[in-house]
Amino acid sequence: MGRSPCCSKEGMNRGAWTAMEDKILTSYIKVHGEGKWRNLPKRAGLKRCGKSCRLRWLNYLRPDIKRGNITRDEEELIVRLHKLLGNRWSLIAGRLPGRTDNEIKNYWNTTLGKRTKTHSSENSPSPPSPPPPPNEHNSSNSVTKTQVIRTKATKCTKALISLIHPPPADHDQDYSSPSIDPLKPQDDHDDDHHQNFLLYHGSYEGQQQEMCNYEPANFLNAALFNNEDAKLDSGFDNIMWVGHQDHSLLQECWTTDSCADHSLDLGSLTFLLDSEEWP
DNA sequence: AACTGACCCAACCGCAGCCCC
DNA sequence: CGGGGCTGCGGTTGGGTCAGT
Repeated sequence: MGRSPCCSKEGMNRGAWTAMEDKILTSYIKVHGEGKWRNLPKRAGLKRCGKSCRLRWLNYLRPDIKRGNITRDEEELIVRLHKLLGNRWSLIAGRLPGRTDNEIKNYWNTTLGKRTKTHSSENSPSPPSPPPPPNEHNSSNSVTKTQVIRTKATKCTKALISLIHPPPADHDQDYSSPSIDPLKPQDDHDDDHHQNFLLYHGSYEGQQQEMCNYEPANFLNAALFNNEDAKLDSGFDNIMWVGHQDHSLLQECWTTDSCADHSLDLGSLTFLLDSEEWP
């Protein structure tokens, strides 16, 4: 029944790694590189499951692992990223050079989680409500409910023709380039509505454009959507961000389970962490 | 000194997504 | 297109350590 185990457990070492095993694994990876974890133990002569080797390397043996206590800055960043991303430890770890997802997860579970819990119970009489299920991200709620964002990038599925912003004069301009400020509102006259952003997937030369409605959290979520990948996936020429001030034209267009969130660069989005919009 | 409970963290487990055949 | 294998991720566990009694 069920899945076969990743490797035979018979004759395998388990539990804590010995110094000798560490040495063997390290020198093997130095010569052959990472990957092919399944075959690695056999090739390296280790009586360990491939998964175990991978974990040991990633969480402990890698040369770029930072040892020592989590600094105050790191701690602050973890808290903020956790607010933003939830328990996406690998993503959080990606923003903390030298720290592993396991380390951050442990740190959260043992230290920060408790602290946060304590603070929240001090600040509010009712216990914290669980995060909403992923699909509760509908526009009707999203404007008011800013919670942990979905980190799986999502794709617009409904298309509408929009004439909100005129096509740029230069059709060859690359709107995915950093020279375009994604946060700069296109019309600065209506400050009341600048908390929302539009994502266009589309070609200015084409008839079809797609839009998504973003509150800041959703905006960041959308930013996880790697431009190059999105271009490939969607077949559209350009993906750009614009400010938007006409809610009536916004159309709910989120779906789930599409696109990838790799190549994430949260660094360019750190301004959001300081935004008053975050809960 | 011995015991006990709390805490920490490395390691394990199961699941899901991706990729290849 | 479907199935199987591989990899990565997040939740959980268990053993070691430390502080309190």
